Amino acid sequence: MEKTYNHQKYEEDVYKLWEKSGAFTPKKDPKKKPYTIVLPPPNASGKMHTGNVLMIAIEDILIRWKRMQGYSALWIPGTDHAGFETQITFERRLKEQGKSRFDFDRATLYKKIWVFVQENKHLIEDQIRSMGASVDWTRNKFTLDPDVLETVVNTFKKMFEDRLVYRADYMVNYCPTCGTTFADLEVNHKERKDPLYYMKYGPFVLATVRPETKFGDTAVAVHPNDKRYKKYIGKEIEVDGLLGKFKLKVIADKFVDPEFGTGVVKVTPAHDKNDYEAGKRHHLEVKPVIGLDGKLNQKAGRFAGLTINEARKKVVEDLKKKGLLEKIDENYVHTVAVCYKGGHDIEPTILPNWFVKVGPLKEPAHEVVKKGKVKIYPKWQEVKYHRWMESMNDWPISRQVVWGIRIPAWYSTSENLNLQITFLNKDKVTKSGNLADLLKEYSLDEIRGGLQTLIAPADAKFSISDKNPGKDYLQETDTFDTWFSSGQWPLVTLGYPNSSDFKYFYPADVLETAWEILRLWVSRMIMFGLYLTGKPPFKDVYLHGIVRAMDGRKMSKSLGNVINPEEYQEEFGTDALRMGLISGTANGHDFNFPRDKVIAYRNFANKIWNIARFINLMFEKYSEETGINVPFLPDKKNKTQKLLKKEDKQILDDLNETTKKVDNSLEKYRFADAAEAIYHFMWDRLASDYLEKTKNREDKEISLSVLRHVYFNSLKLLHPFMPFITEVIWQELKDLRKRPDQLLISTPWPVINSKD
RNA sequence: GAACCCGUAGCUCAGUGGUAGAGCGUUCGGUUCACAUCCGAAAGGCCAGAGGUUCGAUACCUCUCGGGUUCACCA
Repeated sequence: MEKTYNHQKYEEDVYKLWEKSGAFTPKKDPKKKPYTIVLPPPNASGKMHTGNVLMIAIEDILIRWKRMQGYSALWIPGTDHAGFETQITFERRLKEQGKSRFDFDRATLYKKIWVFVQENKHLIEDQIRSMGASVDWTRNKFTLDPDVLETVVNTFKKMFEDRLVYRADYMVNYCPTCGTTFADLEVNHKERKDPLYYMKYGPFVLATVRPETKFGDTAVAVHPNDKRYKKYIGKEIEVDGLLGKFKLKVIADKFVDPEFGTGVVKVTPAHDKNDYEAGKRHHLEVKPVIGLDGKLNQKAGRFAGLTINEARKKVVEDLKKKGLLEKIDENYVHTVAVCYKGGHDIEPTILPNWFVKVGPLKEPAHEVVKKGKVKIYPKWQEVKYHRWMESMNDWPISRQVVWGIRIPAWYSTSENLNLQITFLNKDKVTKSGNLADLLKEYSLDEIRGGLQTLIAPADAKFSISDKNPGKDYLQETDTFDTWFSSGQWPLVTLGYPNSSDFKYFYPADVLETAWEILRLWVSRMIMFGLYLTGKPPFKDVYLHGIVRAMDGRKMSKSLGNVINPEEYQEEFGTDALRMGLISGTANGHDFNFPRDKVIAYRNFANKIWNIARFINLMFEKYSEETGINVPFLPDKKNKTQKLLKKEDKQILDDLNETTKKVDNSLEKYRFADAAEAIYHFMWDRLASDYLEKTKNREDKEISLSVLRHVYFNSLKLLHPFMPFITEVIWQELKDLRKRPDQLLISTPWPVINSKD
């Protein structure tokens, strides 16, 4: 054995050894208990980030521990198509080539992204391997595999039949730059200084930051108790506008804050959430003036075709010219909604959308956690779940993204001549308009072939089917929110509904993930699991904290503080990186990347390596000198037990205590406690204390048998945490073992001796 | 605006109703035949501040200050 442990020399080979041995693939043995974890699928075209490393370390610890304890331990790997994120990445590529997604029909674009993802998928899978993850690759899944699509489509069909899916006009968070809608959860709020314009509006002056939406105003609102304006309530006023005079109703509504601005608000139901709600209360006309391209439409007269920002400038200019602008407050600070991906301004927009009716689904999902049928660790995270379940609204599931699972709804073109279509014609020129008009010039086949997007009115007729129901149909171009499909991940990975895997391994034992996606993902999985199988998809939920950068802030590209885990893997070894990260999980809070601990555990790896060298040396020396084999413990026949000295009994006791401590800590998902226990036992008790004492022992036969016994059992305890080096040593010392052919990964876990 | 979390050795963090621990760092001393990725020793903390509960609080409660995160939002 070399003087220091060189991780780079061994890691890859050891992983192959494990995989080849079949240890990752459990047998469905009815005599054994199953233990199941489903890997939260990382982005198929992405790279491993520090959070992924922590996730894999934790899950690998659990699975190796249970496997050694004799369970049929199954850990299923997989990758996610990550709809929106991947499409954005791909579009960036297109941009480098001077192209954009609008240059392709959706089928072609989908194929291109497919190829792109397939080319990259092995990268993340290789990284999962390099982490030592003992996942069962024979069951590897991708969220766009045919069987996944089948299940997701069937679920949607069932939900539709159960009246849990509906279509409706809805005010969505639309990002004109990204060209898609975002769920409320995906919208960020940013504080910003914007000019507040005070403009003359008939008899009123009112304040707004968005003068460009005035063409969509369909009322003016004041507070019902505002004495200043009481006489106008219910009346019509005449307004001198940029496009001529027009009339508006004055409504009274409590949403108006009389203290703000002048206490008068223009109401634009098509482009503001509050106004939309107010519009519903007062039956106001909804008049959209901004299109999906982020430009003003024909209703804005001569301002049509301008982007929002251009229009704002121009409108303000013209208001000034006409003397309709009273003043501008340049120091107005407010919060604006921006999309979480690119930070672009969100434009609240009315769109027909597919919805999941959440009421009947969330009640049982709330119950199982309340009743403890699903336990959340650490306990204090549970509050977040309950609060979310109480406030969860119906779930908009349509995304205007090509890269995803297309909603299996079909529109008959003969019955829906008012479909709004955008497509590329034979000459690759973009054409859009309503179907009736387009059909005058183009065949349906040409439209279908070049189809980009289709917007069906909320009352359009459709049928739900996994196949094209007839010749004259067009399929919905919206795709599912990725959480709709990944919400069924525990089901699809386990072969729901009829496979033998499903019968044996479902429900999973633990769902382990970052607390960040408790709402987005965990809650949905519980809902789907209960809805489709009547059982929650897992028993325990363990939520780990976010790994922050060394400066204590969240890692982000823009801050330039992102840590690339691969560098640490290379420099200090995967085992050290895993252990270092685990040390940060003690109480489940977020923590800063523990660089010092990674180094400390690299040193620890070297420590246990050198204990092995020492043992090796002592055994060689002993057999050379005496020609006798050191007896194995426990050894009742040979009376070794009776010859044990006090210090021998002490270290055996300590081993027993450490085993207990590791087991108990892991039962409670206290990974850092377990790691620390084994660390201090091996370094302080075994190496610094007991090993030193053996040097002076006369009865080498006894002390060496104890030393070997304790060390080998320590390796077992440590194996789930630091799988590579422990397995390497296990193989290096194979001649000192009873069963030299055995791999550590498949060795039984140390038994706790409870007699003492 | 609301909720939650945090404030413990120089740094990063554990922790407990009975007057504190780890890793790293620092200082001093070590080429003992497993390991300098090591060994031995040492220094270093009125556990943010104030009040309360208690025989006793760093730990429980209240408030203040400081930091973080999430959620919600008014033109």
